[in-house]
Amino acid sequence: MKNIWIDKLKEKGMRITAQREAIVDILSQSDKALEPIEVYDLTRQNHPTLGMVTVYRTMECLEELGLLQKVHQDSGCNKYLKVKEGHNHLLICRGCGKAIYFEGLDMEMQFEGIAQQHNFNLEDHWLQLNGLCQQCQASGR
Amino acid sequence: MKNIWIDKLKEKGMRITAQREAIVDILSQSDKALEPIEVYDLTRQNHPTLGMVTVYRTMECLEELGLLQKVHQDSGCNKYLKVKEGHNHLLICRGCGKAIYFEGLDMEMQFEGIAQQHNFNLEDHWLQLNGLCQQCQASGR
DNA sequence: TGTATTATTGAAAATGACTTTCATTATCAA
DNA sequence: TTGATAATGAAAGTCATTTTCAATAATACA
Repeated sequence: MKNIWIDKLKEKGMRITAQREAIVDILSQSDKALEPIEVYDLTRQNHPTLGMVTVYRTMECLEELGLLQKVHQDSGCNKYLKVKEGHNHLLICRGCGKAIYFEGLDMEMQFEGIAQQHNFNLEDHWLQLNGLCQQCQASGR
Repeated sequence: MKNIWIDKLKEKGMRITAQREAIVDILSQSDKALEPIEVYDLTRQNHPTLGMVTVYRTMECLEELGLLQKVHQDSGCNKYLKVKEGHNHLLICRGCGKAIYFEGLDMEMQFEGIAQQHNFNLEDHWLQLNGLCQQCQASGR
C-alpha cells in the first residue's frame, strides 16, 4: 500500500522526502479518516521536526493523485480517507471513526432511474451509513 | 413555509425581528443550499444594514430548530438547505446547486443488512446523487 | 562519487471564516 | 406606554489554512 503511494508520487516527478514518507505511512495505514492536525500529531511521534505546512501540502498532493478523498461528517469536513477505487459506499462508526468500504448493494440502475425522472444527467453519488461499531457499542458510547 | 418557520421561532420564545424575517425569507424559499455569505448578500439587497453576525446566529438557530441542515459538497461544507422531514435522499445539480429531495427508493432494509454484516448498529445514512439538471445541460456546463 | 539544479521544507506572516464581546437598540409582555 | 431583556452590529479575537521566503535536501548528471 505505502509503496504504491510512493511510486505514484515518483511517477508525478515528486521527490521522496523523509517527511512525505512518514505522512504516507500514517495515512495509507489508517482505517479512519484523519484531519491534518491528527496526521501532524501522529507523524511527529516519529518525526518531531515536521511542520504543519508540509502536512497540508502533502495531503493536497495525495488527494490530487486520487489516493485520498474527503469524508464529510458533522464533526468536521476536513477529514481524509484513503481511496478504494470504484467503491464509494461507506460505513462509518460515530464512536471511533472506523471507515469500511462496503459492497453488495448494486443500486446504479435505480439511481439512474431517479436521475432520469428529474431530467438530471447523473455524474456520481455518495452513500454513507453512520452507526456504531461493535467495540464502540460494547464500550457504551 | 415562511410562516411555519416564524411560528417555530416564536414557540422557542425568540423575538421576531426584521433581520430574522428577512433571513427566513431567503432561506425558506431557496431551492439550493446556501452558505452564510450568500445569505448575507441576498438578504442585504432588501436590508442593507444587516450584519454578518446576525446571519450566523440566525442560521445556527434555524439548524437547531431542525429547519435547516448542512449539505456537504466538495465546493464547500458550509451550505445549508431547508429540511424536508423524513427525506434525506438528495439529488443536487453540480451546475446551479438546485437540490431535490427524491422519494421512491426504499433501501432501509438493505442498509440495515449491510450494517448487521459488519456488526454495526445503524443510526442514520446519507445518500446524495450528483449530476447536471436539464437547464445546466442545455447551457453547456 | 561529487556537484549543480531546483523541489521541498518550516518559521513567520497573511488570510479568511467564524465567534466573542459589549454598548446600543428594538421587541413584546404587562 | 413602559421596562425587562433579547437581539443587533462593530470591533476585536480565534483558529484553520495559505502564502512567502530563505535555508536545506533530493535527484540528475558530469
